Amino acid sequence: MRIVTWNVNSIKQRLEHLLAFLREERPDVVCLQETKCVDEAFPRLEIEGLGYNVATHGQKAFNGVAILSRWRLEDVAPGLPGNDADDHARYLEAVVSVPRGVVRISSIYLPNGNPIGTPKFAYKLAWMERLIHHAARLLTHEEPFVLAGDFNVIPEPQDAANPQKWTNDALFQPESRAKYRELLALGLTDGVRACHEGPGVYTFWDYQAGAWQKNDGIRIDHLVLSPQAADRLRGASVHKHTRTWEKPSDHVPVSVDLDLA
DNA sequence: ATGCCTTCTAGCAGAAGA
Repeated sequence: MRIVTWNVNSIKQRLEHLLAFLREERPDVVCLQETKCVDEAFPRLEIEGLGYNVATHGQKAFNGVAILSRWRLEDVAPGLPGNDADDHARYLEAVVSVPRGVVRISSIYLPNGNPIGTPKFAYKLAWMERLIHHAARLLTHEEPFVLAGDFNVIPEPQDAANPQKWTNDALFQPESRAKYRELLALGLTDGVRACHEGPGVYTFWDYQAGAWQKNDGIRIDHLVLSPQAADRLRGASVHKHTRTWEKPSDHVPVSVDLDLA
């Protein structure tokens, strides 16, 4: 089965792109971020028309996540546990039933955290700490799960075309990278990195300063796998061609293939 | 050194993104 994560930067602006991608790739599951849309206004009919079940967790104007699945969605749970006062729509989890079992899938929009030295950066680190705690709890189930989303973390220098440009950015702070390493150190696997060694694998190119034309990209969209999911990892892909489409998202879809369906 | 570009809401600029 193919599981995709894609920060679409507004579902309303990107609906035609999403529908085209679903038609051409027929992925099993798609995790969306930055839908920027309340649940009532989410274009679910158009997506359901292509054979997908739809679960959303949105809010007005900002953030917003969703899970689309050709398989049945169960135990849909919005919100990352650990802080009832956090009203940002950044986390949606569901269990996907496939012919040979189940896989728990989370759509994650991790806080950007800029500028550093402000409450926004503290919020990012606290959110990552909550994610680590939640992942540790999920691991006790000893089942396949995938944390898929825009992590807003550049894990290593090789994950940026020009790492020196990001030294004062929240995405590349030592604290942000350490939290990401702490998450993986629970026993989880960075799916794309497990399949593609070396530099040059990017998932985001800024709209500004011709970043796409110069291939000035960063790798910040990740699919993080539990051991039981990693055992079934067969490949990973970055779907760069969508960045050439008219009025694209600044992120491209990223996917892993699991031998589960 | 600064803005670059795109989205949103509000209301004809400013915040947020990364």
